[in-house]
Parts: sequence; C-alpha cells; structure tokens
Amino acid sequence: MEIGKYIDETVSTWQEQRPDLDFMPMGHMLRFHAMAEAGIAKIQIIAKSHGLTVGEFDVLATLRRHGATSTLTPSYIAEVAMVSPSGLTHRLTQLEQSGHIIRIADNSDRRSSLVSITKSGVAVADQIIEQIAEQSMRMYDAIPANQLEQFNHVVSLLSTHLESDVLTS
Amino acid sequence: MEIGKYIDETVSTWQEQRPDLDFMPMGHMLRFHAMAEAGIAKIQIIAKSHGLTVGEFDVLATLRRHGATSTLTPSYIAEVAMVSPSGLTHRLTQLEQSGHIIRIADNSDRRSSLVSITKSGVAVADQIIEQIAEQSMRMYDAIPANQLEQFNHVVSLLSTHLESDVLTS
DNA sequence: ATCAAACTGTTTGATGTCAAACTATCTGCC
DNA sequence: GGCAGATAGTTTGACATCAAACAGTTTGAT
Repeated sequence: MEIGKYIDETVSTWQEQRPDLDFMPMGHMLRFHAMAEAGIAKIQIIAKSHGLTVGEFDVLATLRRHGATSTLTPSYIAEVAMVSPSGLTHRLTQLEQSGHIIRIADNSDRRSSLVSITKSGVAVADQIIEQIAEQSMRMYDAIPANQLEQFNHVVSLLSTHLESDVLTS
Repeated sequence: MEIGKYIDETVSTWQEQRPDLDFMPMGHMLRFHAMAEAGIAKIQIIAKSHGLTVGEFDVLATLRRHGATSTLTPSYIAEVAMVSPSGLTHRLTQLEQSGHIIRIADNSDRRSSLVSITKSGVAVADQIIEQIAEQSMRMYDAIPANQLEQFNHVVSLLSTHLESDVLTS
C-alpha cells in the first residue's frame, strides 16, 4: 500500500486541473489524516488481539488513566472520550460483558450510575497502552534528534491554530 | 471545544499513571488525528451545503481531478479513493440520483461499466475544492514562513517512515 | 409544597461503512 | 471449443456511530 503515492498523485492531478489554487496545505492535511489512520489501524490490531474495539479501548483507557481503581460517571467518560451518549452506552455494555468494567448504581443520584474498572480491565488496558507507547516511539526514528524540538513546536502551533480556526468558521 | 486541552490531559494523566512509558509520540499522533478530524469536519460542512457527503465528494473529486470530462471505471475509483466495492456502489448510486455522474455500459466488457462526471458534477466539485483550498491555506497562518520548509520536510519524512513501518509490522 | 425545566442514561431509527456471498462475464489453458 | 478460475460490480448482513425521542430523577423558582 503506497498511501503517500496516492496523496502525491491526488495533489498533482488537482494542481494540473486547477493551477489557480494551491493544494500544498491540503496535501499536508491528507498526510496528517493518513498518518493518524495508520496509527489507528495499528491500535485496532493491538486492541483486537485483546478482544476489544478501538472505541472500547478508548473508554477503558479513560478509566485506567484516571487511576487503577477509578470510578467515573458515564457523562464524564462521554465528554472526555468525545463519544455520543448512545455510543457510550453500547461500549459500556460490551465492556461490562467482557468483565472489564462494572456498572454501579449511584445512591445519591438515582438518574446516574458509576462505572468502575475491574482488575482485568486494568490489566488489559496496561498491556495495550504499553504496546501503543512502544509502537509510537518508533515514529521518532524518522526525525533527526536536533529537529524534534522544532517539529514539536510547529505541531503545537498548528494544532492550537486549527482549533481556534474551527471555532470561528 | 478545547480538543488540545483534552489531548494534553490525556497525555499527562497517562504519564502520571505510567511514568515508565513515554507518551510524547502518542500525543503527536493524537494531535494529527484531531487536526485531520477538524479538517474533515470542515469539508463535511462544505460538502453538505452542496448536498453531498464527504464520501460522495471524494468520489466526485476523483473524477473531477482526472479531467473535466473524465470517465473512469468503478474499480479504479474504488482503488484510488480507498473505499470498498460495496461502499462505492452506494456512493455512485447517490451521485447518480443527484445527477452528478452517469453510469454507462461498457460494450467491450459487459461485466464492467463506466462512470462519467456530468456538467453539474464538475460545477459542484469545483466549488467545493475551491472552498477547501481556500480554507486549508489558512492553516499556514500559524507557521512562521522561515519554518515552513523544514516542517514540510519533517512531515514528508514522517509520512514515508510511518508508511514503511505499517507495512512491516 | 408544587411543578416546570434541566439532567442522566437508554432506546430507537437512520446512516455509512465493510466483508462475504452472489451473478454475470471474461480469460486462458488444455 | 469448452471449462476452470479470475474478475467486475451488486446485494446482503453485520456493525459502530450519531441524533432524536424517551423515561425516570433531581433541581429550582414561586
């Protein structure tokens, strides 16, 4: 699979057809997208080998990184994992069936409930995040050490800028 | 929406829980993903204002950038647009109903067919790509001009590297 | 104290996608 | 020339997701 080649070709054919426009920034976005997709594809493989979808891992990871015995509400998880309430219900149901979380009734507010990560949930989340951290480190093999800091800086700039840009458009 | 804040928090809470791992590269990937998603969200808005989904635009754009009167086979479109045959069938059906493409029987191979972009298809694709090119240019507002070239270079390196990495894992 | 409005999580219905099965057609080998 | 296998596109079935409708609960204003 030569994704980079497809991107180059997309940009160059567009540039041919519409020489009045500049497709370089679009090319950058396409590359960001391709890189992110490639990363997700890897996470998908890792998660699948532990019986989880990426979405389910996302929820489990949210719980895990809040502590090895963390208990959160579905609302909070939905917010920080940026998933719809309905999507979250489904993920929680799956995770509960796998034994990685349990749902506990909240006696102080009976509309609400609490989601608690189990020992097996912690174990699986830890194994997966270890593999992800290890895999993603390899990304830096491509970047000369003396350019890493500046790259980091530019990515931060971009990400902040795009965020505000999204808001205002 | 402070996506960047969510990413910072994700990385820092993980770092707290697992100080033995390095989450910086994962943070970069999360940022790439967030930037790409933000870009797609914008394209979605633009495409929707012309009555298309992003996937439909993707197909229409593939036709358009091959020429204003281009005629391609579904197989070819599916390959370069990286969509499954079944997904493509659906998109083509939608685009045909909107009058942006027509399906023509291929007399030399009756299994196959040809997809041709119509005048309205060209018009819509051009309008959308103009808006995308204009919007994406704003991305560069965030990058100091003297750093743009090096950034470009690093992104190319990364994208090439990740591609080969995906292959070999 | 009551009741309207807000909130929490689930259910329902629709969408877009893919993998796999399927139909029709073509190609190449014998 | 005929048949096995490859190929092109569609159909089917499953899945993950979201928006909107929903039911139960809490809050706050009067």
